[in-house]
Amino acid sequence: MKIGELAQRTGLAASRIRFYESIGLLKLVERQANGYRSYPEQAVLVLNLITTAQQAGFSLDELRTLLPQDLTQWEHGKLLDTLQAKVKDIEALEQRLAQSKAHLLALIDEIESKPDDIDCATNAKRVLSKMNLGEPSETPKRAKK
Amino acid sequence: MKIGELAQRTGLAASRIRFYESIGLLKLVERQANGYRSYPEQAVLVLNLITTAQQAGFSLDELRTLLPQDLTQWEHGKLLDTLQAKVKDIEALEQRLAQSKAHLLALIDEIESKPDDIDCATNAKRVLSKMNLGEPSETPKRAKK
DNA sequence: CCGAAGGTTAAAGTTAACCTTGAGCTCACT
DNA sequence: AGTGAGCTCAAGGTTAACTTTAACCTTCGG
Repeated sequence: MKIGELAQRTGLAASRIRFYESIGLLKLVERQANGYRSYPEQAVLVLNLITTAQQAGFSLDELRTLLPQDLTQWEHGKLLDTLQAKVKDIEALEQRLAQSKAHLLALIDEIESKPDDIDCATNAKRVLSKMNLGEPSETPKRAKK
Repeated sequence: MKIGELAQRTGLAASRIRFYESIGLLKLVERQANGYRSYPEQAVLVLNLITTAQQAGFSLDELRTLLPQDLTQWEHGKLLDTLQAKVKDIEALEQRLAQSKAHLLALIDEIESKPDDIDCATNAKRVLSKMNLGEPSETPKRAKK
């Protein structure tokens, strides 16, 4: 199939597909006599796999080393390790999110509990002073798009 | 206090603090006679608030509109709305993470269940075909660093 | 045969959130 | 007075993941 169809079937822009090829991420492509790219069915799966993995927090760089040349050549060990590491990453992120959420909820509560009977300035100071009970914990690596 | 001390006390690089000022995010700053920046105590709180909020998924742009001129001038309504919206965002993110995680775990399971007794190529195809049961759901907005 | 739709390329632009660099003050100390 | 740490500014660099642009082919329908 040509790039337009692949783009349609994956929901990706053609430019994005070409970009993936250019960085060596999508190698499942041949050329027709006229220079047009020609993709096998598998390409749909692979692209979907890529976007899915991306959503799971994989960078394209990671994916390139994970999905090497031919995907019939996956190395179980390395792949599994990486997947498991990524699960750990997600769990860490979940932790942080839960924390952030708790933080926000506490903040909301704090603000709501003293609506307007006290003046704003005082209230703002009070709220601020209640913040940051937890350390500003270092910035994590990265996340989604 | 001068920028160096503030940097130390917040754990941020001085360049970052100047950057925040340059984009209008940190306005709590004056100048000494010699041109040096001079920060009040509050600045520590605000910066911590910023990094915390960032971790909760706020972009600097959002924060700029949230923490306007003087922080003793917060508008309760708008602020609360935004905070609550952000909690919703976090919950959505949590959802997505949980999904991603489930996805990965399923994948791991799928791969582990047929380790080496079948050849890699066949196994790869089988695994791929099991992927993407859920749509590649549109890419979300953004997340952390 | 013509025009529109879709393909090709290389190169440059985009966005967020910073960091780095360089050139030049200022301060505290000895 | 000299030295080194710390401050200032403007401007340019970085990274990831794309998109946009421009200039030019190819294919298809009428």
